[in-house]
Amino acid sequence: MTPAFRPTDSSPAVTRLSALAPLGPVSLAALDEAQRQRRKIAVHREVTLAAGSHLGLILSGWAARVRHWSDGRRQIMHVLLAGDLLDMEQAPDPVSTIALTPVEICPTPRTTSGDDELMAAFAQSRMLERFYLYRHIARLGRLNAVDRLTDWLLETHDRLALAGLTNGNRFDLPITQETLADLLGLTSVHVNRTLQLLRRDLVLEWSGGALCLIDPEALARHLDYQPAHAGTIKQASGF
Amino acid sequence: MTPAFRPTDSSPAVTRLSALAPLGPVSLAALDEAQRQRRKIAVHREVTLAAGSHLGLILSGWAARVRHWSDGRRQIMHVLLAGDLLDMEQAPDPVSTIALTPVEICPTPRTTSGDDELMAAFAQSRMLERFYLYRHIARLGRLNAVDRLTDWLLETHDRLALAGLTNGNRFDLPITQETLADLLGLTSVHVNRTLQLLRRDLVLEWSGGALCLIDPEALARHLDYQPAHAGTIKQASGF
DNA sequence: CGCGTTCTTGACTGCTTTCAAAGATGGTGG
DNA sequence: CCACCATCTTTGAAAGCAGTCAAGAACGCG
Repeated sequence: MTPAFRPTDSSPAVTRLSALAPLGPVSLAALDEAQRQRRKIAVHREVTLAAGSHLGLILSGWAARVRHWSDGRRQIMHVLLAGDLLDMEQAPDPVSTIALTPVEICPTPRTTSGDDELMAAFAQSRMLERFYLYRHIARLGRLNAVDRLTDWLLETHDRLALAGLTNGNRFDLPITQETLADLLGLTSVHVNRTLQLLRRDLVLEWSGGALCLIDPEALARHLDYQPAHAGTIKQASGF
Repeated sequence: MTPAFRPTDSSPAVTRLSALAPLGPVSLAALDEAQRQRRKIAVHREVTLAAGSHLGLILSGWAARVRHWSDGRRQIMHVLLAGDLLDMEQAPDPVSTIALTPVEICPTPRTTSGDDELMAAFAQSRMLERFYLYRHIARLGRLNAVDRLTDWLLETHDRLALAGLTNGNRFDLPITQETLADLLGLTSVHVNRTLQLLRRDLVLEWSGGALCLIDPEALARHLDYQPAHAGTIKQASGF
């Protein structure tokens, strides 16, 4: 009731987490407190958490989990957007988290252990991430360049919508074609040619960093694409 | 101390979970009890849990999480082996869990909520699954057919080893080339040709359902492959 | 022994990559 | 305000990896 947690209502991260699980004043205040410890990370820099901390929250910007090979090949396995959880587990593979744009992160609220609402939102976030990983595997395994690109754009539109970062069919896509290539398992040359096809066929417009999907419903039909609305994914035991 | 939970020491599922987190008598007894409710699922049938139950444990056999398209294309996103956790969340995509061989499953122990050891093992199992999903994305995105196949075989060997189901560099691979194709985002024809290359170059032998990797270390070096030993993946907060 | 499934093979097509170089774009300093 | 430079985008031609189609061989199970 104090205005303390009102201002952050407009935070994309809070918007997303609220959509995943209804958050009461206590949770919102905890998030508000956590956001005060926000830290900025410059483009191309690695996203890390304070030593000992294993869980972070993306507040703004785009980051990516990237696998790289010794010969210079790269594959982006997952993109992190505002409101996404950042799990910094240690793995044997050469995987790192890189800022694709300037990124703001904060540690997750300390009160988490006692806060069922936030726990629920985080559990939901983890389920969604696994769902996105599954979908990305299907995308890379069986779709051609045109479908891969449009399918990913639909998904990204939906994810940004969860955080309130879309404007109808339009959203900011602040990444290069090269990054898109690393994401979709293609070369930047072929991403470029694919984009030209899609622009020519009036599937999308992309200029000045803003992308517009002209007819998302038709695309979704063609791709068998099902949006993952908030609450679409359910599980009983949340641990 | 009673022999009640001794016999299951030889169960692949228990072997795997014990490798993920040390399990005491209470956890082992709980697993033993759960295994008594084992259920068999025939090949090609969908793997389901009792209504209301959302968590299961694979006891034996091979299962797969499969995405299929309306035109008949299929992509296997993840393979489930003995000791793997089966999360039956509901998702919007047409994803199902199919038995690649006869499969035995059981519900997870009821005592889970109070059993820190089992919780730790399950949390570890979830981390590993995410790690495998990441790696599969990298595989599909950037590796050619030969490397995709060998990389996946190395990983599968390591996973089976966790459950005690390997014999040196040899293990049972009870799936068809068609399934391998659905898994690796290839066609069965090309999987066949790739296997012939690998056999010709003395990379592997595969007959009678048993596969043998001739020089796994050389393969791993060539692929930048890092095995995920038990305990390789760490995270502090396990929720 | 017979039949269905799985494996194998050949020829041809096609999507994507590779290599190389020429434009466009945007930010910076003079 | 413009020149300049780094980055990003666009283009063309040629090569390669994987897909498609079709048919025959081998295998395994009842």
